[in-house]
Amino acid sequence: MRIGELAKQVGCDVETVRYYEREGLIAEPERDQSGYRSYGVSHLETLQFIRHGRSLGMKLVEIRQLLNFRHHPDGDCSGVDALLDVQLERIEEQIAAMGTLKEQLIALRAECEQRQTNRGCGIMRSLNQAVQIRQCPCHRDESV
Amino acid sequence: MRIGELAKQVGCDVETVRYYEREGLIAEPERDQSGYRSYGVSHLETLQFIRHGRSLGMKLVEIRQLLNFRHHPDGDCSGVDALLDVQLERIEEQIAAMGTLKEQLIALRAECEQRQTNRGCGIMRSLNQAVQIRQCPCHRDESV
DNA sequence: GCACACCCTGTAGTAGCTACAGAGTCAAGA
DNA sequence: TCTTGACTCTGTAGCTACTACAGGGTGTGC
Repeated sequence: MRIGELAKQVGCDVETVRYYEREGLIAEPERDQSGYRSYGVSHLETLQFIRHGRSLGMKLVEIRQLLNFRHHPDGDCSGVDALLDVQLERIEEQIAAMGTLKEQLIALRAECEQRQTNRGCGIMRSLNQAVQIRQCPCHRDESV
Repeated sequence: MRIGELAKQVGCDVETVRYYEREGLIAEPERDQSGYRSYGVSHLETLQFIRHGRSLGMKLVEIRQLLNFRHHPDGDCSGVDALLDVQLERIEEQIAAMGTLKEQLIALRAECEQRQTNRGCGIMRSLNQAVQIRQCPCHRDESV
């Protein structure tokens, strides 16, 4: 199959497929007599693997590691498990950080309830201050 | 004050200050006789404003808008309020998306409980499948 | 006079694509 | 047979918000 068909099957862009090839994530395919890339099932599978990982928020370096494990099917899968654990840890950290950010934004938003000029707006006044723990409304509750 | 002092006061890198200048976020400062940038209080305040916004997850385009509002102190601050509301909306969306991702990762992680080869590992087997709603364990509960 | 910290400009790199330009190829219809 | 449109090719530049040099000049304290 040609690159357009492949991209369609996995639901990504043609350019993305070529990008993965350049990055060495998928093997260089054969070319037909016109110089067009010609893909087989194994390419499709690898590409699905990559896109599946990406859909779970994995980075390409991590997917590269997983592909490495995949090339050693008889190896112990503890590396895979560890990689997943790292993903989970990271996403939990991100969720926590975002939660903090949300609280900060809510506190800041509350500084301007009624219509004001930009000069008088509590949000603008707060932003004009340095980020200081326990000083500006959005960073008031932050721990030191 | 010189760039090093300025950067220290707001807690960012010297290169970042120069970057903001290139981007037009802070005004070009005067130069002393050696060609060194010479900053005043207004530069410090603008930089604090920018860093404060960044610490709240705002993008530079958004901060640019806020700086614009700041240049019109007598204007109505509804634009500021709206911008904050967009921030909040965005972060709530992100938190929700991350929550989904976390559930997916947990489901995937559960596919491999005991030690296996890479070939037999439930995680690897799932990743080999296409991302299919209600088909792979991590995307089983996703809505269509 | 020297060492060392600071400053300058300009350029390249990061992540993961996306979006062209400019050219070639293929298949179907008039 | 000619043309049209969809596809493919390579190579390069752009996106975000910095960060990290290289290679050079300047300022200060001892």
